[in-house]
Amino acid sequence: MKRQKASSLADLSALAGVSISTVSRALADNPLVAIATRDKIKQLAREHDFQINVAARNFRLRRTGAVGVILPLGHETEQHLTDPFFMSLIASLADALADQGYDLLLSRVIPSNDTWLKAFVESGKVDGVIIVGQSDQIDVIEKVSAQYGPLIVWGASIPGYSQLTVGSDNFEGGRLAAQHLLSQGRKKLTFVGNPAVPEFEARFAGFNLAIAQSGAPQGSVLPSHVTPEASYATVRDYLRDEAVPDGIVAASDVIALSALRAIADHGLRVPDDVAVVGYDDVFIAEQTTPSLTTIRQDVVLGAQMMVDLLFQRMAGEDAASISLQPTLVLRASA
Amino acid sequence: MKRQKASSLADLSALAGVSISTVSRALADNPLVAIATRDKIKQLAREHDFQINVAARNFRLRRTGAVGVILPLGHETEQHLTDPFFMSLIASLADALADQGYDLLLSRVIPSNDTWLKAFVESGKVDGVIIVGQSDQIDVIEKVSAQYGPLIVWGASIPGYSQLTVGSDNFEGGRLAAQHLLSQGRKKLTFVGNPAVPEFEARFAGFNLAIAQSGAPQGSVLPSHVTPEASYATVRDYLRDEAVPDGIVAASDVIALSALRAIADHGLRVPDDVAVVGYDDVFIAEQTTPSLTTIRQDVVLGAQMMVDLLFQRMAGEDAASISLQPTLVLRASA
DNA sequence: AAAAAGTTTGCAAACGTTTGCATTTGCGAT
DNA sequence: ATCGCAAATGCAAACGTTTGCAAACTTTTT
Repeated sequence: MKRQKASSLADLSALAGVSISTVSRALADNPLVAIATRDKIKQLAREHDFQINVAARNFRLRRTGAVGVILPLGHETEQHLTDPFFMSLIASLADALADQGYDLLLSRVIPSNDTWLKAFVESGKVDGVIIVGQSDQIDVIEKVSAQYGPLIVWGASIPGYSQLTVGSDNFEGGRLAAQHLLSQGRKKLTFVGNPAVPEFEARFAGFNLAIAQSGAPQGSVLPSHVTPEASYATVRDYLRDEAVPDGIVAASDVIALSALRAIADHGLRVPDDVAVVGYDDVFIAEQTTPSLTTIRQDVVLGAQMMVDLLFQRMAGEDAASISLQPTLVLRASA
Repeated sequence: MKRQKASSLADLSALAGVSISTVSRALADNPLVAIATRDKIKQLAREHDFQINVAARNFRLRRTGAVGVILPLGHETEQHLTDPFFMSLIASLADALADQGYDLLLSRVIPSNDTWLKAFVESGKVDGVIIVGQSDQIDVIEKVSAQYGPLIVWGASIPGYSQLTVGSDNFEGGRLAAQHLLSQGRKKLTFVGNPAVPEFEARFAGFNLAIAQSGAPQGSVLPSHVTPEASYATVRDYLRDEAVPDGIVAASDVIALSALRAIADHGLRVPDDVAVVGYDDVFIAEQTTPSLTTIRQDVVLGAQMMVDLLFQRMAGEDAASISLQPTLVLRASA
């Protein structure tokens, strides 16, 4: 008896002496075909280790079985994809999608014009899109989002924008961070990060509110890129040229890490002279010296929520943006 | 005049008053169709912003337009994908593949049996596979590699194995690291990392050779997981229970980072009491306190090589494994 | 014993391309 | 005018599935 590999339903149907339709239905466990026939065909499929042609099936079913995950590198051409926070978010997305039997198509985009997203969703390569970080592309996203349902964004939910987002409550996170510093008697706070990034803007707003409520003097903002090198240089120069704050809220852990180093290099001690609070709680946060007090975002939960929302949208259902509660993780830096 | 979206060649052919074949050829700039017709059709395609159905095309051409990138999480179920080294490798792979017009299908695998790779390559979802890190799956990879050409592995090239690999010369890297420590007068070296991982095994062998050549006492090995938490605990316990070495070669920067912290927590100074050399040169290596002397692997070049090799194999050509020269990056920790 | 109802199977179309081959068209040479 | 040849276009098959509908077979009901 032959044990050749069967590479199509037609092969199998010949072997089984039934029609292609019957084979197709049998493998799908369709009750329309007699249970005996089903078993026989499935057995045959195993013996000839048949693997269905996924491309053909997806083509016929007008789906792709893949979800596109896009990282727009608007503000930062270089480093974004290596930001540990986004990386672990992607890792969790990969898992959550795999659970649903979907593939993850990874795409790094350096936006050069306004059509990159439109082109991507219309390319027909994916059944849905997850955008990781709004970067400076929030308007482009908004426009496409208006006509393309299965599109979920990790980032900030902003009044006036209808794009479906999942993200931590950035305002609350910023508030928590500043409040913690203030509660320790810090008076002169600086927020380090570029407020042009929607998520950072919200964190900064929360930061400001906490200060206003406490009656402390107004905080200052130090715009900074998110790369380690750039943010290090920014903080270094700031410490050299400006009045030194006694508390820093960094827009991300990577920035906080650079701040720690810049402060140390400037001859000051953390947290004695300057306290630092980060944002994200990436895996290195507890590895720094001193270890980093930070605002934690739950990536696993976040990824799960995004995937859930995406599948709702893919099924044509409606869905609403989700805001996750960030939490303060106390370590040594503040 | 209508400006409806044309969603198939048939739509366009109706608009242009020519056959589908002609449209197909025109869009492919096939010289078989008159230049005037070509221009007219392309103009029409633009006006009705036609996007070809990639799934249909790929199906017809019996390709997928995607390359699978797999991270086998054999030794480490948890953390692997967030190792910054692998992350930046993936980022570079995404870029290199995009340059070739290919998509990157990301897949995290926790090997439960021996068939995961076979199933993946036979699923027909990708035109080629890149495996990032051999983990403990080198034999599984070897077996599939024997019958499936377009398969490239980031990892160690090991005698007796024919799988096509790209990687830094791990032996040389390990040698460089140990040699550097010895040249600074260090006498008692420890290698931290699990030698069961093929790449680490080679690094350890190089480490041993350097010691043997210098006539120093034999080095010791401290097997460790690659996650920050696990490696921190391993080094901490080691320092407490064993004679403290004056030089450490870590199998990866993440391990080195943990070692730095464990050493500091143990009340010793780096590099005065213990010098530490890492491996990878990930982005945090220059952010640690003290900054990390490490063995650099060029991820951008590595990714490019892997993609080049993969496309050679996909074209049916032969190709040989590539070994990249690692370099010593001098910073403060050794 | 025939009709009705239910169960199982098969036929054929469709999804949107690409491409070998046949057909038509245009044009210069006879 | 006719033929021949090259250039341009069209026809139709094929890729491997899924699925509506019709057909065949089986069982139950009258």
